[in-house]
Amino acid sequence: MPRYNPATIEPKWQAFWEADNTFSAPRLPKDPDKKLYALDMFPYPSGDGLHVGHPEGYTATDIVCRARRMQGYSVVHPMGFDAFGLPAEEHAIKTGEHPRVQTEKNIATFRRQLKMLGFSYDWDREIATTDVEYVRWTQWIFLQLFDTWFDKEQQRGRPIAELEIPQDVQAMGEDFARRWVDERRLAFQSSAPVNWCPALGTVLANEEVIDGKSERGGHPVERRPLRQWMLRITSYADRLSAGLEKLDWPEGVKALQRNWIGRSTGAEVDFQLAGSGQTAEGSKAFPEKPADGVLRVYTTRPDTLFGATYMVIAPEHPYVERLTTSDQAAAVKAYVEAASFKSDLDRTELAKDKTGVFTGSYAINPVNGEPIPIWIADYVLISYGTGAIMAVPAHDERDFEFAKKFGLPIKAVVDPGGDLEVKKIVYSGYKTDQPDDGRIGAVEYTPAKKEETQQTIPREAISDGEYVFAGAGVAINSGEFDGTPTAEFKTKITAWLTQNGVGKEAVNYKLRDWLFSRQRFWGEPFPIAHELDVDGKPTGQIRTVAEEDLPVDLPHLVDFKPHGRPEPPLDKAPKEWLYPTIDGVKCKRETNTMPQWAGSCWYYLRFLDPKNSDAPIDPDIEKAWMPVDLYIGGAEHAVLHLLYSRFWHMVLFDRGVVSTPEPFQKLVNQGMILGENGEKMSKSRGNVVNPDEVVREYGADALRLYEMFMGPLPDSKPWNMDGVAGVRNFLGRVWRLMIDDRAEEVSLAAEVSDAEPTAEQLRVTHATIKAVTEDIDKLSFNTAIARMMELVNFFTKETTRPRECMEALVLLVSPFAPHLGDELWAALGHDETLAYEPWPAFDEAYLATDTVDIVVQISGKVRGKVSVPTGADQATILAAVKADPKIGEQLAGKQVVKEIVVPGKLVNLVVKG
RNA sequence: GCCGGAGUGGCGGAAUGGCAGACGCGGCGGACUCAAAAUCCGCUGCCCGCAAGGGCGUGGGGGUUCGACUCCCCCCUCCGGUACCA
Repeated sequence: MPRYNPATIEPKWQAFWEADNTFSAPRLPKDPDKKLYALDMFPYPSGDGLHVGHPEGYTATDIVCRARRMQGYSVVHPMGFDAFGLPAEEHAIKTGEHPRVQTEKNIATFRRQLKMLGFSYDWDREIATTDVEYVRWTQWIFLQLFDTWFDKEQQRGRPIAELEIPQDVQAMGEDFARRWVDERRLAFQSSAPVNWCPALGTVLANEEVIDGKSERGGHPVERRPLRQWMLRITSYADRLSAGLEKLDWPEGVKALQRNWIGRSTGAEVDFQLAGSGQTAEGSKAFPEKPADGVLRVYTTRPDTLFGATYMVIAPEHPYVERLTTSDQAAAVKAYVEAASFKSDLDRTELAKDKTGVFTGSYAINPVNGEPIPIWIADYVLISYGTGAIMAVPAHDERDFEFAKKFGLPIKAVVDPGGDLEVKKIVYSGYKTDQPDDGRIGAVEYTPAKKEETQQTIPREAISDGEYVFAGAGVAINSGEFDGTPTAEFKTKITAWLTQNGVGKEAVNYKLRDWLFSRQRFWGEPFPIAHELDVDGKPTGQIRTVAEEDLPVDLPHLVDFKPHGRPEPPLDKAPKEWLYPTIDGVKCKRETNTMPQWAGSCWYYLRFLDPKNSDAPIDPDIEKAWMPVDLYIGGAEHAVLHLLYSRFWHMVLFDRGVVSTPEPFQKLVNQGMILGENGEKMSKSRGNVVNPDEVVREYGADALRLYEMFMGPLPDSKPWNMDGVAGVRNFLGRVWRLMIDDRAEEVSLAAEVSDAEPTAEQLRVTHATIKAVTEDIDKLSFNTAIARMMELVNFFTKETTRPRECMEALVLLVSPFAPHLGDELWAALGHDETLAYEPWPAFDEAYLATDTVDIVVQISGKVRGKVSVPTGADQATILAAVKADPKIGEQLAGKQVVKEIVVPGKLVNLVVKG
């Protein structure tokens, strides 16, 4: 085998590694301080097989793992499959074949393809989320969620057993108390409106709905009230937000999560309804729930209370009916009905044009006793804050637009301050929490017309109701508070509201509770059953399946078809499955299933202890390996998966199952690999690259190396088959450096010798070791490969290639091209795989040269170079520069006014004339 | 609109205050060969020039600096996310 031939080398070493268990990870790290848990986002095994995007991140983690093993680390590097999900079920609907059959076929394909690429996974740890034993522990974790309530004071989840039931609740009877407890669980039932997608026959999480359409398939989604399982992720909003600080994650992903959680601070304020009798006077405590006859709003700008000229409630607000006067009844009824038919899509599309209707009622502004009208409008969302707002049209763009349209009064209460003129006009400025950045006149305005980009606005235009000013300034028209800066005013008015019992500081989140049930077959069944009475009617009492009876496996079903109604397919399950007896009571099982996210919420834990039949994970193992040190995957999981799994992890932390507050210490997003035409790869565009074909044509090492050489890991970059040929050629050059490619058998090239390396050979070799080692630490694989190419180019020209240097090169290349690495290592006479061979060390002493070239600039332009001894001081360097005839020529007739000397690098002579 | 990322040769990219374009692709030329393939060697940002050499050049405009792809301010374009969240 004279030529470099990956087709024979690669399968040989893959078989060896497998038989040898080369990459089997120890139960516990040998040295607790030298452990690496490197995790890939496990794939969904689709019917299309592996995409070339998959091996990008997988190769990156594999390189780090292989290098770290050689550096003496204990490494866990697992792989598995996120195998529940819609496509397998849709296939089942079409063919009648059980989704498990199709899923297992797909997994087999993925496994073959992954093995073909030579990743150093510990395959003994392979799991699929659909494995019955895995489902068992997913259900077990659900039971933990069900058994946990959130203690707000302590900001942590605690067992239900530690939840004290108040006397007055107990007095209401057992049934009431049980319901009271159920309402406090982290896993609870709710019949709030949900996103029902008729085409998919299921409800979707808010996160799965994009612009009113399903994320998968783009089908229309409508709102419908349905009984659903919810997870109380909002309880953890603060911790999910705060926890981001300490994580080594891309700033973009952190920002995305923060934005998704959407924490804002402001105040809740009670507005007394006009004519309801009481006034806002008198100091009392601010009640947890608004008193009767009180409309409660949430605002981030309590400092603009004096400018509230009307109020708006959402069409779904419970006060709609009571506030509507008889002469407004018809108009309100029509408006509310119209709003209820609007899908989210309609609301989004119509967002530009404000609509609304007057209720006929008024509320009293607590700060000045003025009555203001209450309107209904769908620009106020029932799901955020209190579902009601105070409108301050002078200082909020949406209120402004609404006020303009319906002729409501606009009253300025914030003076932009400083100059009358503004430097810069921008078109919005809701960021009312942001203080002025201090630049004089650089204040954000919102002009009524949007054509101009640069404009000067007289300050009076604000009070004229001509412009919106949503920034921070100084209070005006606010009684005793006039002249108070916005930030200070917020604090003062909040204190005033608290004192008078009409308001208090409040925090709100955009994050909603997680809708956790799906009307699907191919998902984890809930370990839950509903108690039935003698007539077979549900009593409303929930029974959990005992831990020892887990898992609740899916029944066999012949008919997988959804029926267009929201009842889940499992309703058609055999009676023996559907109606179990729990604690001697006849029950009906929960027939919803968990969403696909469930399995991926904790797989990183199971990888560490995949065969444990007593617990999801052994605590000693968990403590030794967690957290995940390096997590690489696509940016598409920036919010959903990464937020959900952090939430579960925090609950498991509170319940003592895990010991780290966060699961993933370092996160890296790989960029997208585009087609050769620079567009996203897709079947319809016909630009999909098949990894099987690339491996057949060029080999797995070439595919790996190419994907790492394309550019920085996080960047998107287009595929180029010529580039694959290029790295394939590089691998051939490495081969020929050491192997006589004209011999019949694999034998070393004549140039390889046991001779001592020359000083230059040592310098080049050690410079490469240093650069490659550092580049791997930085995940800068493209530059590491470039440095190895330089080394190969250098030694190709050398007629003597010392073994010492060749071995270093083989070890450096091996994490990138592991098959070639082991093959050459064997050719160099070693009996064992290089997988645990010590990583080459570099010696700074070899890097030094006797002389160094100093760049000479004249007035910043490069005009020449001089050679000086390494370590020469400034004076020596300057002397050498001035002695240089070419430089002297350039300086003739000119006066040097400044001399800049950077030792070892550069001299800049600044001249005059 | 808001948040995040990015704009460098024909192409992918390198350089994060000190020689812009490492490395690779593509292109051009050469060696080997009867020839081709394979391999090896050299050249390759643009403009002027026979050459020596000179000028220009990192999306645009301004600034800081002896010196800016790199730092600061403003603007443009592209990609991703998100959007009546009060």
